Amino acid sequence: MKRPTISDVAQRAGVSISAASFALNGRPGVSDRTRQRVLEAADEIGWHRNSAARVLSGGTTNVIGMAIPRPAATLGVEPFFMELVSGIESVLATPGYALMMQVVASVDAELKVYRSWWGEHRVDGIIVVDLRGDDPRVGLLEQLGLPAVVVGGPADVGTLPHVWADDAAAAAETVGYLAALGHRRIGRVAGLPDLLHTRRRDEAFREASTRYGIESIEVVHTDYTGLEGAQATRRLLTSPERPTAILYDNSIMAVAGMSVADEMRLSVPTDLSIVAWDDSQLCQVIRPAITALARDVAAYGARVAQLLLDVVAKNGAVEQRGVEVPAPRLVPRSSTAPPQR
Amino acid sequence: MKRPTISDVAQRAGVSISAASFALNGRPGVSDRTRQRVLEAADEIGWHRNSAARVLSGGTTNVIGMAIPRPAATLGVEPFFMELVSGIESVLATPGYALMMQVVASVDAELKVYRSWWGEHRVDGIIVVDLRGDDPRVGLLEQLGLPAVVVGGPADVGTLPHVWADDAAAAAETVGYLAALGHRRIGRVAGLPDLLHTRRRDEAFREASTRYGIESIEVVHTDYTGLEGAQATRRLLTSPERPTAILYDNSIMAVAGMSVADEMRLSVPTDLSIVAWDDSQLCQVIRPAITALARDVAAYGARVAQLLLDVVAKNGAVEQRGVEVPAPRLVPRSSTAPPQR
DNA sequence: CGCAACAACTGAAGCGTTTCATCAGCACGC
DNA sequence: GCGTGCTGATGAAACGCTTCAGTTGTTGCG
Repeated sequence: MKRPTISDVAQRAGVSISAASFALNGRPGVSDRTRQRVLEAADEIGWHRNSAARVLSGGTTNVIGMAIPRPAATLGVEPFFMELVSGIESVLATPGYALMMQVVASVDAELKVYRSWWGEHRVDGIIVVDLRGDDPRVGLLEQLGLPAVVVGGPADVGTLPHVWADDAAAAAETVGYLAALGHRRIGRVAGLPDLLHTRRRDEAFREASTRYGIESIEVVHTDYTGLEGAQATRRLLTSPERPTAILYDNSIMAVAGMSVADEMRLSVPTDLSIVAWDDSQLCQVIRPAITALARDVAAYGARVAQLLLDVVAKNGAVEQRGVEVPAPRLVPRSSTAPPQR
Repeated sequence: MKRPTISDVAQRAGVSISAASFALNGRPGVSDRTRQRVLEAADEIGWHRNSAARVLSGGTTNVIGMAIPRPAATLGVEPFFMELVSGIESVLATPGYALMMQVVASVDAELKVYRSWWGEHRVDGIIVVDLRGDDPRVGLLEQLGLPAVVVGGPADVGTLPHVWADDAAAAAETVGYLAALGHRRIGRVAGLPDLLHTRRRDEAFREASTRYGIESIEVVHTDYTGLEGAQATRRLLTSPERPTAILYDNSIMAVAGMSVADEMRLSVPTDLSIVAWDDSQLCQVIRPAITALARDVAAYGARVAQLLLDVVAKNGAVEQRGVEVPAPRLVPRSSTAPPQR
């Protein structure tokens, strides 16, 4: 099938190409009657604007890019990404933007992707996830002048707009709650240690622990998989100063930890309290239900997309560089209780 | 920053634009020395082909589209999509293809997306998921002549290439196994009833049940969420002819079902055996570990992407219209056992 | 030596849009 | 009657690339 072009539309409506273009783009310069005729003609022959031609003549691509610097295999593990994506999509869909995703093997590969997206004029803006310490992506994006929004922050994002939540407050709330229950030794099964948000949570937990008089908080880093979550739990539970509560950086590891406790004949929550960062259906559905730090990930994604669209529309001249979304809030369930004496 | 164009490259290398184009595209017509000079020049000034211009002059977009006709909220629930996507990406990355995803609210919306992708020249090919009965997408894609590969089949895919697994064999294996353990009443907590693969599994289970002398197989359909999985389980377990084994269409529902059994003081696997379709870390990590139908979803996705690239390259003249990947195989774990008398 | 064949390279058209300069027609005021 | 300003419309350039028809310059061959 041959695709109709704007000149087909113009011909059918009996006007010039430029008149048709004006009409189709809702710009002034044509009478209402003509506009009507053009729109009808376009509709009748099923015309769609050729996006390549539009881009070539200086328009926008209506595509947002998102590179994901995680091993593809670990993506499926946690619902976070998919929920984020679905939130992003929900905002992008209305103005007709599409999301281009690319899984990359490393941050270096991601830099290449950004360069080529920029050079090839492929995207109008970029969503950056999984920020690391001294992340070279920030500098590159600033240098290229590619509109971008960082999922995370507020520190280490350079001059890039970003959307962040107060993880420290959530960490403090959690530690405070456990301290109030009587816990004095806490373990933490964290995610990838080079991710900035992991580090930030590490710090926040440590700080909150001293504040609330926690004796020890031991941190073990993992790759977010259930397997490593189980290993980390075993390590924590076999240490001489066994913790009475463990915090996990996602729900699958929390479940794995619960199974390890079971193996070791420790019952949850009597012998061991468990808290998961990021709530999920899993936490709600399992028995005992897992106390979790819940946040609306889809809304988070939606806010990111909105901010990016703003940045793209105003060409970077956006008033609000850092947008804060509500901090995760603690949802106590049956996996936490006062420790057994 | 101004993006360099091919004429900058040509100028720097001291050749004409067309010579530069030939050199950059690896086509014959320039000497090796010239080619070398051009490539170096391009590299030095950081040239990237403007994809819009390339597309406009008849090239390919190097983009694959995938519309997902599920409510955005249910996407995060199961790792299937993300694993599929990561498999697809792994193949697409090498030849420099990107994946454009769009979550759509309905099949109708998806048809619109296809029309506009086609009209706007946005994608080279399309991956179709979640096929339904009498799916209008098949007809539209055939009509538009857009290269497409269906995830599913082998029935009801029209003339479209497709990648499928023998779900019926997997269903039979599962029922055979349960029958051999001594189960005579089986429940099935299925996914969305209008999805073709749900129907196919329904049929396959029913057929295998008669073959293996199962007395009854009761099916309840859900939306794949843990909540509905729990409700369905309650319904099955309170029926007068209570099943001694339940098959779930994903792992989160299997976990939810296990919790419901716990609520009702039924122990797994003594009083109730549980099997999940599609293995996941969750099934392995939870206690008791859940018997599952495992398949390599990433490899499935990779095969889909490969086939689509073939179709795109050969413009539909591909030799193998239907590609079969290995059927899911049953991985027995601790959630299945002979039923208590 | 003259011509064909060929390799290496160039010029220009064309892809479908947007946009800017221009223009016809018309009403208005002096 | 004529300049001015406005509305509605047109023509053509420009975007960056690919490709095809030509144009050189060189080699081979009878």
